[in-house]
Amino acid sequence: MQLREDVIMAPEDPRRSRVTLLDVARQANVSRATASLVIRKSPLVGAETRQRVEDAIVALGYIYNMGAARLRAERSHTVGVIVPNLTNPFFAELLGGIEHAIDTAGMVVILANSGDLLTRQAAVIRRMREHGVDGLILCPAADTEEALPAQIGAWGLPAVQVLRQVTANADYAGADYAAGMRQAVDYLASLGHTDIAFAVHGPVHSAYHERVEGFREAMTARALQEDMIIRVPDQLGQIADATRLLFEQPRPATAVICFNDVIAHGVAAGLYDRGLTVGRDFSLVGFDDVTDAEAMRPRLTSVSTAPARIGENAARMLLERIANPGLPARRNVSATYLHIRQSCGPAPHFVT
Amino acid sequence: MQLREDVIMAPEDPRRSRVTLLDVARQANVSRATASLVIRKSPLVGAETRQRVEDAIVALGYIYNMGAARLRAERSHTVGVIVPNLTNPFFAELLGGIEHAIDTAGMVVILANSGDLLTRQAAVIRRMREHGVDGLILCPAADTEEALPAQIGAWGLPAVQVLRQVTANADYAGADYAAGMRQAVDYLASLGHTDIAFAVHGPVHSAYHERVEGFREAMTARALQEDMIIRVPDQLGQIADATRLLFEQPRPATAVICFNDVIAHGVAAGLYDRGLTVGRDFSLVGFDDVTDAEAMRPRLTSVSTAPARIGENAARMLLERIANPGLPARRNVSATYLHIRQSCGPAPHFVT
DNA sequence: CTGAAAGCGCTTACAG
DNA sequence: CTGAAAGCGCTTACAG
Repeated sequence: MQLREDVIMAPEDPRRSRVTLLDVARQANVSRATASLVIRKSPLVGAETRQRVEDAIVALGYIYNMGAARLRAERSHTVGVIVPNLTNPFFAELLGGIEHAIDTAGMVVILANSGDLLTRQAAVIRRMREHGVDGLILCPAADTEEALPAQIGAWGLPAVQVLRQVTANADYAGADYAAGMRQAVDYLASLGHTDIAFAVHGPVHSAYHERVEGFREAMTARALQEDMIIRVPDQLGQIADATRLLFEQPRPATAVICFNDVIAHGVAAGLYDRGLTVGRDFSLVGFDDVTDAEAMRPRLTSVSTAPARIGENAARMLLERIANPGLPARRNVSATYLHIRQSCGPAPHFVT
Repeated sequence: MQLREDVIMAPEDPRRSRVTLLDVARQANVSRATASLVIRKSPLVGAETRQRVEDAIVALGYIYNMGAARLRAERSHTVGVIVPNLTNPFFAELLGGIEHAIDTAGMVVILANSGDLLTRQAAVIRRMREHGVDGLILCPAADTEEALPAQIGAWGLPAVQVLRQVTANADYAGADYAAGMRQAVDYLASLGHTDIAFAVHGPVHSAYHERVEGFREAMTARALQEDMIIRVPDQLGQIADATRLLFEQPRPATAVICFNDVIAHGVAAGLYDRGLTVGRDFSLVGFDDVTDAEAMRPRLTSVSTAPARIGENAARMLLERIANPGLPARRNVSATYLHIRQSCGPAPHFVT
C-alpha cells in the first residue's frame, strides 16, 4: 500500500468523487476497455500500454470496484462460509484454513454463524445469495434436510459440505471419524482396557453418528461392551461434574474416549476433582487434537483431525467446483491419526 | 426459507435466467420503482400493493441483488473485519460478538486475517475497499503506523480500531487493560505476594504497552519491584518449558500474572512439570477469562475482558459512525473485573 | 401512491 | 491491440 501517494492524491471529498476506470483510461490515454483488460491481466495488452495504465492506477489511487464488475461479470470473488459455532477452537482452526485458501485465490470470505439453528441457517443462506457469493462452504446445522445441497445446487450456487454431510450427492470435505474412533479403541484395548466409555455432547449430525458408529463397531470387533455412551453438558464449565457418570455404570469405566477435546478438557478436570490421576488411575483420549492438547497435564492423547487442513480441502474443492460446475459430487475424507501423549496408561491389573 | 416453493419455481437453467425486480413488478402489476420501495420497506406503499409485491417475491423465488443495489446506492451492507490471528480463542469470541451485532443490523461480515503482518494488512484493506465495504473493524497489526486510521478516513471509509489502538484520533473499542493489571496486582499483594512476575509474549502493540505499564504502575504504587517481566514463546506447546524463567531470577517469583489465558495455560503446565501445585505453591493469574479458565484445575483466576462484548461494542460504534460520519472520534473502553477462582493462594510465610 | 428515464462502474461482444 | 456501444439489476430524482 503506497500510503504516501494515496494520501497526496486523495480527492477533496472522498465520498463523492470516486476515481473510476474511465479516469484511469483517460490519464493513460487509452480506452476504458483497454484499461479493463490491463486490470484483469489480459495478455492482449502491450507491455508499454500496460505500464502506462498501471502508472495511472497508482497516480490516481484507483480502487477496483468489485461490485460493478460483479454486476456485469456475474462473479463476486466472494465465498460464503457458514459455521454452527465459533467458540470451539476447532472451528476457529477450520476457519483459519478456509480463509487462507480463499485469500490465496484472490477471493474474500463472508462469514456467518448459524448457531446450529435451521431458521438462522436458512436466513444466512438467503443473505449470502443476496450478496451474490460465488460459492458456499457449509457446515450444515443439525437436522438439516438431506435436500438442502440439491436445493442450493438448483439455485446455481456451488457448495461444499464441510465436517458434516447431509447427503452423498454433494461435495464434502471431512475426516474419517470412524477410523479415528477405531484408532482410539484399539489403542486403549492394547493397554488392556475393556470398560471403555464414549463421552459425547452437542447436536446430533453425521459427524456424531460416524463417531458413535465407529465406536460401536470398534468395540464390537473386539468383543467389548459397546453401549457405554454417556452424554455430558455442552458448556465446558459444566462437564467436570458429569464425569461421575463414568462411574455410575454397571461396570465402571477405566477409560473414556471423548467426542472432542473440549469434553476431554472438562473430563480431565472432573477426574482431578475426584482425586484421580489421568494416565495412571484413568485413561483419557480426546478427539480433534486441537492446540490445547499439548498444554494439558498430563498431555492429552487425542485423535488428530487437522481442522485447518480440512478447511483448506473444502476451499479447494469449492474453487474447483466453481471453475467446473459439471463435476460429479466429490468427497475428500482425510485420514485421522492418533497422537499419543500421556493421558493413557495400562488398565488396572493389566500386565503387558 | 420456503424450500418447497423455491424448488417448484426454480427456473429451468438457474444460471441464466435470474429473476429480477422487473419480473416481480410485472407479476404484481406495479412498476419497478414501486417494487423497489416495497423491498426497502418504504412507508410510501399501500398495504394492499405491498402484499401483492411480497406475494410475487415468494412466488418467483426472487432474491435481492445486493451487488446491483450497491452500485446505485453506494451501500454494500457489508463490513470488513480484520484480525491478526484466529487461533487464540480470544479472537474467536471477539469475532462471535462482532458477527452477531453485524448480523442483527442486517449486514454481513467479510473476514480477513492479517497474520499481524503489515504487508498482509495493507493487502486485505485494499481488497476490502475493492469490495466496497461500508466500514471496517480493524485490530491493527503490530507496528501499524499511527496515520493508518486517518488514511482510511481520507478514503471515506468509516473504521473502528478494536482491542489495539494506534491513535486517539479514531474510534476505538477495547478494555481497560491497565485497570485489569491493577486488579491482579492488588489481589496478589493482598495475599502477601511481593515477588510478582508478569509473563508476556506476542507482538508489541498498544494493548501490550497498556498491560506492561499497568503492571509497572500497580507494582510501583505498592513499592514492589516492577521489572520482573519475562518473555515466553508464542506457541502454547512451548510455554511450559519457559516457566523456569520464573525461578531464574534474583528473587524468584511466588506469583505470576499472565498476559493472556493462553500463557496461563502453558505456565500451569510448566508448574505442574516442576511438581508445584498451583494455588498452593505458586499463584497464577490469567488475563481475558476465556471459557477454558473455568475448566482448568485448579480453576484459573483471571482478569475478565469479555471479548464478545468488546466485539459488539466495536460493531455498534461502527454502525453509528456509518450512520453519522461527522461524529468526533469516540472511545469505548470497557471495565475489566477480576474473576477470582482457585489458582492463587497466600504467599509463603504470609499470615493474614 | 406510481411510472418513465437516467445512471452507478464495470465487462462484453463486435468492429476496426 | 483499441474504441464505441450496450447492458448487468438496481435506486434515485422527477413528474404525475
